[in-house]
Amino acid sequence: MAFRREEDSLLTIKSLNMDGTVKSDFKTDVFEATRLIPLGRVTAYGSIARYLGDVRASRRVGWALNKSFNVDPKVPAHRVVNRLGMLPGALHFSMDTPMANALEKEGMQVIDGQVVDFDKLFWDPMTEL
DNA sequence: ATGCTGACGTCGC
DNA sequence: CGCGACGCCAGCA
Repeated sequence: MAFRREEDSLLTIKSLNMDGTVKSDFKTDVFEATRLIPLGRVTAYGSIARYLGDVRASRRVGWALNKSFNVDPKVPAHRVVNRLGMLPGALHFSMDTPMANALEKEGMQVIDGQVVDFDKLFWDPMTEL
């Protein structure tokens, strides 16, 4: 995806392509957007996708975050859950997963894969920025 | 090349 | 309401 103008991205500085679009690869954009999530707050895959300009790309956001663990600077991928505030995959019915632990370390509570008070902790880059 | 999968979300029926 | 189809596209078989 390429933003038409630099200010459209609201992200950090990017170089320009020959045609004037902003050079960016989706994965990097996801990482940058995720780093904007405040400590102690959470957002959704789809919210990041919308922020990046493609509401339908939520699935790719998950794909990108899946590969974000060895990235520097660090990406707080644990602050991204699905639209309903649930932790992904086989984590259901387990309280002792790395992701749940990371969230609880930041003061949030996770019960059976569900972020407690998700609606209050939810942080939407579209409205909060 | 082709088809399937996946940290998802929306839309239509 | 619930449920399925579809969009997105990199990676893998």
